[in-house]
Amino acid sequence: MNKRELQRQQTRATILTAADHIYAAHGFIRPSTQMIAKEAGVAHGTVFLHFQSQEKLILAVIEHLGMALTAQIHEASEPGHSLSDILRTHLDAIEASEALYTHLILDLPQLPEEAQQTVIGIQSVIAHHMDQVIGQLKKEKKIKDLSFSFLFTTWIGLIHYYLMNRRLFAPHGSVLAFYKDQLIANFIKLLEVDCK
Amino acid sequence: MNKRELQRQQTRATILTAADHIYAAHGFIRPSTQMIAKEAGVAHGTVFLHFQSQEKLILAVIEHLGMALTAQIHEASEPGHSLSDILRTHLDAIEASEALYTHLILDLPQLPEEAQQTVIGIQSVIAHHMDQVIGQLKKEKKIKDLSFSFLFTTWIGLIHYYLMNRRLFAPHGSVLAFYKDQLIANFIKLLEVDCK
DNA sequence: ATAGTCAGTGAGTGAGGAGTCATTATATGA
DNA sequence: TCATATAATGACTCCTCACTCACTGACTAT
Repeated sequence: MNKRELQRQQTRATILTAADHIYAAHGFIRPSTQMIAKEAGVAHGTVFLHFQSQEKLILAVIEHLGMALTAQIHEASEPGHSLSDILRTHLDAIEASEALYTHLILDLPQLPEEAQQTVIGIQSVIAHHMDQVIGQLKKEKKIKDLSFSFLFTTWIGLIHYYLMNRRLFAPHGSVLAFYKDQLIANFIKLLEVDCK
Repeated sequence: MNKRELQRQQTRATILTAADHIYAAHGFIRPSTQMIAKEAGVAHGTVFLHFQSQEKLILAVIEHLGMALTAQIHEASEPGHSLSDILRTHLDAIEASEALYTHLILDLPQLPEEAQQTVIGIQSVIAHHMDQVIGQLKKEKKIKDLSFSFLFTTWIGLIHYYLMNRRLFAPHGSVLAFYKDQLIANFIKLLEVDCK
């Protein structure tokens, strides 16, 4: 490994991290490549030396987020987990990149096709794990007989709603850190068949 | 009423309608004032003759949407409505401006403070009606004992999720037209206390 | 030691967008 | 009828931004 090559890869990583921070703070659309160069402490041109275009840079950041999330979810998933465990794993993973994930969801329609594929990939992973447990609980008649896709979209919709309104729900700090337990408990209560 | 004044108001209305169409199709952020002028069939400068700035124009369009939605919800609301009636009224109102409403939700963080107030206003109206009926059903022990705010955010989250992914759920046409009945039925089933 | 290579630089370019203003065309009021 | 007022115009200005390229200087291979 060259000293030169090492330096090169280090600079690339610096830019990627800077972009990560900037996009997490301001979303993917507003920030300019100038701003990212400044944050990374490199010349404007250097950004384009490492990433062909702004679009490619954005996609690299999103790809990186996707990998981090799916890895974390897989890692924390063990057979025999309860529904509560699965939901908590999901929220823990998102919480670790809460700001960036939220902007990904919000800016998605304005981002290139590849970004949408990444989001679909992330959701497939969590959907798979949820489906396993929910299928079992349905057989045991412990939760309501509603289609999995409806239950899944209800859960994702709820989480995304909290994330999108994070400034409203938790002006300082993480919404999920604040509401995680409550969200999981309430959602499970909603699914349960309860005869008093 | 002057002929001149009439013409003036007509031009203003033309621009507002054009902006409505353009924003519904492309969101509030991307389209240029040039594009709206072209759609309205007026000169670029004319837009600024009627609206001080792009921001004021956007706010006027959003204000107009807010009025339309709240008016429609109030109009269709009668005392003695069932939960299903309330939810349907809500979805009917949104469906009438589905594309514009969806972009309002998506672009909200990038829009001025006033826009957020408008959205809060709309949601207050529907929340008020829902709260009436749900409070009653809770007393009758017909639905689960969960906080109203949780049930409300679950409902809004679900609807917004479908709207935000409308291209996925219903590539051509309205998501709500397609899924309205199913969404209402499933959501009510979720709330119900069902003892078999 | 030295020629060659290449990561990094930053002023420069062209595209596009918001908002302005001198000018034009038309309606109004005396 | 004619002077005045004003709705409308669109070329123009100023600005920001993504991306380029001639150049620099540190590193490498001989």
